[in-house]
Amino acid sequence: MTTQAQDNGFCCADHSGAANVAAILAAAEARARATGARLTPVRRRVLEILLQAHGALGAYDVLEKLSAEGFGSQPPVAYRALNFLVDQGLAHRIRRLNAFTACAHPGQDHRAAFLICESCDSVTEADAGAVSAALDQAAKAAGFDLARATIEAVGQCSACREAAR
Amino acid sequence: MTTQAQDNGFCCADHSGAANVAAILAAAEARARATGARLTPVRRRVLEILLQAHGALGAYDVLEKLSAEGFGSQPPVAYRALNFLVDQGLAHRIRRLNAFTACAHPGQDHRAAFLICESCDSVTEADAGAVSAALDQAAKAAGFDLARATIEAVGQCSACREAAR
DNA sequence: TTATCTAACGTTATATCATAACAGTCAAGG
DNA sequence: CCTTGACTGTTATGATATAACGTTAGATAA
Repeated sequence: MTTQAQDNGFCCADHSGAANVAAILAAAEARARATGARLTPVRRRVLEILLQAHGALGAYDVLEKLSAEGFGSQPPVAYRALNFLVDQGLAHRIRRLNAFTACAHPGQDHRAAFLICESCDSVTEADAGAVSAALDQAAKAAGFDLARATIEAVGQCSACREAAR
Repeated sequence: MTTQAQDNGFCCADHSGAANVAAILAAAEARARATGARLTPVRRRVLEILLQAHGALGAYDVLEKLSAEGFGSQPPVAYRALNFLVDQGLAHRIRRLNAFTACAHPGQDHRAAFLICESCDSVTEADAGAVSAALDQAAKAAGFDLARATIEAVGQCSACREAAR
């Protein structure tokens, strides 16, 4: 199984368009320098791959591309770069899909929720402000000290719903 | 790795105590009969195993127990029973842990959030009413037709926080 | 400059999680 | 009785993820 959505010229959900890629990469590099993190060639390329992808990519999807470009060909190469990006807040892991996606709002300290379309496999990062607040509240009520959360919704995006009518 | 929390006589979080197991099983059976679903021996036993476990169990943890008791010894045996229970609303899948847990409130049409303790591996099912409402709202704002959602929080439960002080 | 140190890379090997496909079993209904 | 369909169990394989270790390359100190 590949997790990559079809690049058929039609794009369901709003995502980081190619036009933004360069800007986000530059911002990522600036941010990395500032924090002492090293955005190495593999890591940079993985971020680029995620930014250019429609939908989320599995680690092995990423690995395949890396391998074809002369980077290492074994799973740890992809997983290490992906985990680095997640740690840096430059990417998110979508557990429901066993996949990764570039962060749409890097640099901002935000909690995200993901809207996963079952029709076109697109993954949209939604603002989870209110959801997060409610979850904080629920955790507090249970006496639970919340560190971080995964919020993933599955359904159909607006474009696909329109198309289905 | 095993996903089962230690059964050390100390239990961090409130969970389905042994006293409730019989009652929940009976309710599950009644419900199954009502809907035409068949709570067969394997399925019933898997539910029982989940109910008695502290924390969530991986499919292979469950399989090991089944196998030791004379049921089938191959992965599909566990996965089929677990998926049945999830479909029936008798169990939940915790994606973050690649594990399953018995539903604390079977029969009620509820949306659940899970509070996962990193110290003791306990998994508590919290009421996700408000969280769910906020998520519905966020989805609506994005024009997304929400079918179902995964809400999983990671942190430290109250008992472990107390113990750590 | 050169020696040294460390983070990152790439590899081999293996662990862990999950499902496809098919054969045998058994209870319910014709 | 016989068919039917749901369930169980099996073999086999696929998909996801990490441990461990040697090598490389960039930074730092001498």
